[in-house]
Amino acid sequence: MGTTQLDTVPEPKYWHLKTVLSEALDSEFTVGEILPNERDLAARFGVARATLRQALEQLELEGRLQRRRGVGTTVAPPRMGVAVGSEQHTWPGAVGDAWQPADCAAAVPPLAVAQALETEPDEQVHIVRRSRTTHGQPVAAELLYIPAASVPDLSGIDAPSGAARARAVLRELQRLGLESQDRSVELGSARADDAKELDRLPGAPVLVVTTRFFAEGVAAAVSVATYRADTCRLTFGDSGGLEIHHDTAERRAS
Amino acid sequence: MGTTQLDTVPEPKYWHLKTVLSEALDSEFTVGEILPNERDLAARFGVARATLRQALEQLELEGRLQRRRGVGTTVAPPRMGVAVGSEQHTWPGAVGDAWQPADCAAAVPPLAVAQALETEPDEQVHIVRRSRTTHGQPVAAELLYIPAASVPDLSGIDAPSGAARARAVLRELQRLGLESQDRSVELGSARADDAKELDRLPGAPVLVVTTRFFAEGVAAAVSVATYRADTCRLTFGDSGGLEIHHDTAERRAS
DNA sequence: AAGTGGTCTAGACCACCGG
DNA sequence: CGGTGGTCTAGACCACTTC
Repeated sequence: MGTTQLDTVPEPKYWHLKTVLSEALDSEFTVGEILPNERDLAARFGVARATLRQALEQLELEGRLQRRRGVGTTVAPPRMGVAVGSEQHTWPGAVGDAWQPADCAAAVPPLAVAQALETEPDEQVHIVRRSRTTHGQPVAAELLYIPAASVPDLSGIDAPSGAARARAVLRELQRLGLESQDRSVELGSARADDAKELDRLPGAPVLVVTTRFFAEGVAAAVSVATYRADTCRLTFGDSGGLEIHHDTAERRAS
Repeated sequence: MGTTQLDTVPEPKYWHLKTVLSEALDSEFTVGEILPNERDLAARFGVARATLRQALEQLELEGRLQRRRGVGTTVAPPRMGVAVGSEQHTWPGAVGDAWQPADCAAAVPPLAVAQALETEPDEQVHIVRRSRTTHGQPVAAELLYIPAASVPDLSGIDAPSGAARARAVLRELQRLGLESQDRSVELGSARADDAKELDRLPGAPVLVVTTRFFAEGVAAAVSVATYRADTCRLTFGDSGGLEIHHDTAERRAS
């Protein structure tokens, strides 16, 4: 702490640019409107395109802009609240804004997942792929890891993979009666496959929500869900409300 | 989604670089070790420095690296789990890995906060600044907005601001008996003041945790806490465990 | 084909940290 | 002071979408 230098740090150009653009977005643009292209914008502000892009990147990270290759840059709507609380997660496939099973396969999970499940490092588990959409937009892709021991009664299911089997596994899992759960959230970057599903480029920022479900005291499943960080605000607890944006607005001193 | 083209997309250089570096970090480096400088690394891989930097940026975003101007790039330890569950949040200042009140002032909050608190847009509230450290590292900076109505009995406190007043306000708030809470998590970028407190550059990625506390059915306080996204994994619920990294490791097909 | 954003280059200078 | 990462430039080409 100590050195609270009130230095007149030359504010980086891209930082200043971001501020100017942010204010312009508030006052002169409407949601969905397309901005001038990067070359024009850079010229207008008298900076190199790379510098302009640095500002746009930040604004996109904050959910203010949306850029699509070959199309253009548009003003993004406010982030949508996505419920991650226990309610929405009481699977079955359910209705409304919920998860949609896409696929199922048997494979050896990543080491970290195996540890969380307390399975052998080389033990195969069921892996259910699910996706989640809100208001028609893809918001999350999930990998659900389920030890074979959790769903022993998979007879009568002939499909070795596919959505049908995914639903069957989920049905069995639900029958267990899941009790409690562990959850953590961290920043990550989209893998190639997730990126495709989220309609983003690989490396796009995502919020990785890792959940561990317990039944009868033992880990019954682990979910690794990656949410689009640019468009999503994860909400916990009961009400899905709370409309606060962490904007640049400063409090005025009294 | 329809066109699942198994295209042989020419993988971007920086993406491939990131993969190579990531594997090298796993096998040939230890936590805390310093990497060669960017110019050398770029030369070694035969790319421009900007390209190399793009890869490093991603790795830093994923918490694998830590870069500090004037010092160098070091291998980061695994992200630390930071409990955001209800337990740690039962203020008082408490002990151990908790919040430390730093300051208090009266000011008009941002509009969004005023709405969440259901106060008048131009009504002053108490703003308590707190910071949180874990293992000696600063991990979060918080602004706690408390309507005057929530803490009516602030007599006997002569300090108009400062840590002493902050503690007094917190003490009063705690006396209310907070019941429930709303919480949301989203990605943001550090404001200049937060960045200084978190020992990062402005614009650094942060996880913004917004919590609304209720007492007797009405909003009693709103907390906006910004956590370092590079070093923190937010944990919810009871146990603070769960050691899963959303790594690039792919599941092997059965 | 035209226009968009995404990647990449080879330089330059600046701000910061350490000895 | 020398070495580090951070910023910035002016170009080039590529991948994608749309018409």
